[in-house]
Amino acid sequence: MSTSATPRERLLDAAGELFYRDGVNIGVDALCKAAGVSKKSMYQLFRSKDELIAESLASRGPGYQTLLRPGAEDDRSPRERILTVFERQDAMVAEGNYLGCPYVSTAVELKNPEHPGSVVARYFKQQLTDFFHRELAQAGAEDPATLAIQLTMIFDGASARAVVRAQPLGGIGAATAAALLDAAGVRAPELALH
Amino acid sequence: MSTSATPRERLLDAAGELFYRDGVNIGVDALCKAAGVSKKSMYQLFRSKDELIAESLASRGPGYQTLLRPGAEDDRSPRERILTVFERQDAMVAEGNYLGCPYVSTAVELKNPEHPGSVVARYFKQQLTDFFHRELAQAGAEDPATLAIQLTMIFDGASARAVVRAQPLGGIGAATAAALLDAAGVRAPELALH
DNA sequence: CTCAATGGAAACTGATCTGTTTCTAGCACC
DNA sequence: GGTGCTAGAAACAGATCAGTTTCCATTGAG
Repeated sequence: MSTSATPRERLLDAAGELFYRDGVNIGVDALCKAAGVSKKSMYQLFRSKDELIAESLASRGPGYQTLLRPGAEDDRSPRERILTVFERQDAMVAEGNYLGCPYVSTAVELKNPEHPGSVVARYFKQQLTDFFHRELAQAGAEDPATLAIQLTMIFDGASARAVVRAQPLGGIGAATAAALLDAAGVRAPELALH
Repeated sequence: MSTSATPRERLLDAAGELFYRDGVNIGVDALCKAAGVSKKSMYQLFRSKDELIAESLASRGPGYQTLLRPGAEDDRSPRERILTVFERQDAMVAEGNYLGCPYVSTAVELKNPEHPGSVVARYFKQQLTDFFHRELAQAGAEDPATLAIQLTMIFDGASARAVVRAQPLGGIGAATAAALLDAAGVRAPELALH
């Protein structure tokens, strides 16, 4: 299992999980032990711990996004595809062990916006905003750029609430996003009207 | 200056600032040095570093809230009083050196929701929600409880955005809050209608 | 002046931090 | 059987971690 992947993959996996679970201040020793890789190998594969932080965050990006965002084969309306993100976030929180959006958490912990990990975090947060933007443009929203940012903010706000309260969200994220979409005219099909 | 206050006050001040600026992993040595207090005195005044985290967070709570929330003497409408919070947040971000809501940041860094610091964070976040709730109730909002939570989420979402982007918010928080208030019927006075 | 309390400076414990180095076991290739 | 590469184990460096303890200068009360 753990030894089938290359040392690099094992390190990225272990780092992604432990940096998220315990914070970026977890020691390199504990990390290497969890990955079954020696410190020597680690420092041959990565220049520094800071680089490992950034690379592990980047390596988990695609998987995390697939988890949240509906695929291209999901041909529901843009509105429904957007709300899916919030519903999946809600489900992740409900499962427990949710410690916030990994990108926001890492950026908060690193403090320094120029840290390579912060740069990666910024990039992937923008990816989410871009997804919202595409869907909103397709739905014909009036100001998709602003609305996409607002939806990202609601996502991160729900995430912060989950961390602080340590309780399920109860659909409040999706409800807020829906309210904002309604206000912007990206409406649910009103079945009663036709 | 620094030595006029009691050792306890100096410690709480230094801790509040350094825990926020550098994270809760900053060492007790650096903290005591900044406060001009010996470690011996620190451990006589506080049982542990964890307790100091919680107490310093609590001690800065009232001041932080006064900074954000309009006072009782501000007799504008509930809607305007609510939006003031977002405008002041925006101003804090624009000043630079904004590293996110101290309560959310601390909770994120601590990971453990039962840590005394996390308990304090939860309490003060609830205080903000309660303020929104009172204002909304006075404005006659239909579902003030839900709306107050949503506004708090927007606040924390804007905060997360400021951290990740390390750039001014440009009023996006207040705009989102206003949109949500509009949708809920807590409207701005429409001068054109009378 | 004497006495007791306060609190800072700094040594100390033992653990942990990042990063380097040495040694050696395994393994493919010739 | 050799030879050279990979990579884990582990010791090491020098700094820092939380927390305790010793020592001493200051200070206010009697």
